[in-house]
Amino acid sequence: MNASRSPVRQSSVRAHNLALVLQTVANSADRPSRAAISAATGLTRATVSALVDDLIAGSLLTELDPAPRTGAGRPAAGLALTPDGPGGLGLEINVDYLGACVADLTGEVRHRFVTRADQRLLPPAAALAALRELAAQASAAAAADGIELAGAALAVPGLVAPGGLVRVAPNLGWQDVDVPALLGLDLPLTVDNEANLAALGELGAGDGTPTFLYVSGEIGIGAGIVLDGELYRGGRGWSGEIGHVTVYPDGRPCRCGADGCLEQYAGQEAVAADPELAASALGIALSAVVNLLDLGVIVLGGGYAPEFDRLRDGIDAELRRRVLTAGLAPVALRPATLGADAAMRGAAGVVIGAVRDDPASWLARPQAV
Amino acid sequence: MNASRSPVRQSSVRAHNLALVLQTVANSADRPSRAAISAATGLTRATVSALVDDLIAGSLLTELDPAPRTGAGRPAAGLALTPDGPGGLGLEINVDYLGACVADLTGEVRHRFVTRADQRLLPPAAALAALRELAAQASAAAAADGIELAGAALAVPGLVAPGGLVRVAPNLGWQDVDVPALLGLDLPLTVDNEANLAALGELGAGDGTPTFLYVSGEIGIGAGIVLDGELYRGGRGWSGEIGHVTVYPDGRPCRCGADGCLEQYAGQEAVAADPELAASALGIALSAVVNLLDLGVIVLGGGYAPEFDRLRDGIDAELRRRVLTAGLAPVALRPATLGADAAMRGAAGVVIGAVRDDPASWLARPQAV
DNA sequence: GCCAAATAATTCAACCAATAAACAAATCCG
DNA sequence: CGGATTTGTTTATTGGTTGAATTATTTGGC
Repeated sequence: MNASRSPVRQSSVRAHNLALVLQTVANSADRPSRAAISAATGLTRATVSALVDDLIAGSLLTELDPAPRTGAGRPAAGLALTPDGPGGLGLEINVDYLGACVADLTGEVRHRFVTRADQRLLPPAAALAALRELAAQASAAAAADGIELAGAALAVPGLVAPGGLVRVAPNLGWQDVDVPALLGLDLPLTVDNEANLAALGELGAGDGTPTFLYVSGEIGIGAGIVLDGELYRGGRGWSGEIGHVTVYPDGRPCRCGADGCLEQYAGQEAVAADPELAASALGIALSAVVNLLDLGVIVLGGGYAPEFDRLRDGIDAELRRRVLTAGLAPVALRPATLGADAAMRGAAGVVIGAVRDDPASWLARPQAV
Repeated sequence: MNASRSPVRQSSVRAHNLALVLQTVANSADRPSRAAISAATGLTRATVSALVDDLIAGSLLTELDPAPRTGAGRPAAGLALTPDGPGGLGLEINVDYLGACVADLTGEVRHRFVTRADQRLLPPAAALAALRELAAQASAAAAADGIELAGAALAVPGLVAPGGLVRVAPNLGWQDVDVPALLGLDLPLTVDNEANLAALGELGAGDGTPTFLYVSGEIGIGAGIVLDGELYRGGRGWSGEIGHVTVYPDGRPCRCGADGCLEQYAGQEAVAADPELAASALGIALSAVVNLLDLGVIVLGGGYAPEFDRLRDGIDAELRRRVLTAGLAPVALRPATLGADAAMRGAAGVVIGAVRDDPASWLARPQAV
């Protein structure tokens, strides 16, 4: 029992059950009927009917032709998420890349706008103005499709504090940038670390594994920790800084001030220069992660994905040697399935995920006339 | 919204609100009145009254003299957890130590039984038989106090699989021991890692910090990760194996088969032999933890607690140098407040914590005539 | 071609739990 | 002593789920 510190009233029951029904549809491979939902959730058919009516009226679900079925009986009405309901705006700002995309409730990316340009040459305000331009294009495209944007999320390669303040983004040269104010969108905006959002993108696109470590190897190295389908953000929101885990205590000096950080052995140039060293260093750092967090699946993304075959064996050797539980349960290594868009797609996914997790709030939103 | 995969009905509402009221009383420094609970939770006074009646009838709460108050108005009735309600049996088996204790609902340790003997000389069945003896003494003492035991929890220095199977306990020499079967208690039994339960013990005894890393330095080194008042058990239940985090990749061979594990530099003998080396190695490994999990508080327990003053500066130096966010938010080091009993007390705490988290299930338990 | 069986979805009375508002109880203060 | 004040309880109402009965729509047997 999760005794969170808020009272529960009947309306919370309805809110919970609305979410339960919506998620059941979302996680279902086929198009479930009301009866199937009833069986899957344990709610009665009467209740499911009432909830589904609300979700259809709020254009979160639609009735479709039923999934083919054999045998007698009245045919079911198939239910599915609407592509015409709310959508999410995913944004990304990176060293040489600016992007915006729109995903609909089903998770499909409907529009995608990307600009390649070196953001390090621009002051934050200018970079964010350019991003606002992309966001406006994406919003217009969404509106043309009849998609109402429920919010936006932005991926940045840096440390983000509550309220969307970017404390440090070393590779952009940013420090203490108030992103929501400078971006000035008229949508609720979430700002999060690039690796975190990429991990969530991978969660949505992957094979359903709910618990894994996503490692993103760009110029810096970041990681997103996904536990049971949810992102672990750490005590203060700055988890996953695997790039600065010490691999060789007296090794190469790092620009962070310490010596022997993983980033110096498995960053983009290091991988190109010496893949074997990179793999071994990565393996040592990943062993520490697994010993501490006991994650059974590690997904290599960003710049690591194309190098996967070159890195795999070296990493694996260290894992087998250094992970205490390696004999009891193996650790699986996988390349990421999404490419450069992972973080942007994850960002859009966060927005629609929020609607799917709490449809009641969305249905009760103050409606624009 | 936590859309867990189960339906919610009205009775769940009541269950949740019962827990909410009970926890409000438990977390309150004074003895709150019904009206104070109403104000704290947002439930109406009428609802709180009804819930409190149930909790009093089930002897989880008692009415006491009110906390002194000034001003007009009918005096309040103070509410507090009953010391005569359900209790928890905490058990511990360790290398040279066997223990059992009884904690009442308030968290107070009412009885404590300890045997010092080297368990490595005994086969698991014999050790567990001795523990059963202690458990029986503790149960008898609890019954004499009118405490009904809600369950038992056992701390073991090893890796525990679901169902209470101890896969490996290297320092006991155990492998694949079916503890619940061999122990044969007539209570629901939870088996968990010693460091995990010690971390929870520290959570209950400490200053209220809800998120921290507990490091237990015995012959082996274990850690418990506490996030927001809950234990993080990892993907498969084997988190916190900090003792086998690599500190020096080509360093001293460890009995686990790898080289340069923390345990070889900061285990009990190593601390005694070279405290500076131990502190530095510990600092390197803890930096990795903080970079990965962003924990702001680290509690040093077990054998580290008495050595705290000797270790502190060395650890701190590495943390300041190697933690990426050290400049943004400091990492606090603290000695544990509980001594050798931490795990046993944590175990008892787990049992009463379960009752406090879900009083409805306890109230609806099948009553022994 | 029609009727029985089967499955899907809806309707309706009953029930459970929280709410709001009125009421009763017990104290303080002028 | 009486009004103000705060606590706790009582009562009618509301919201939401349940369970049973009902309606709807198909397949398959005769």
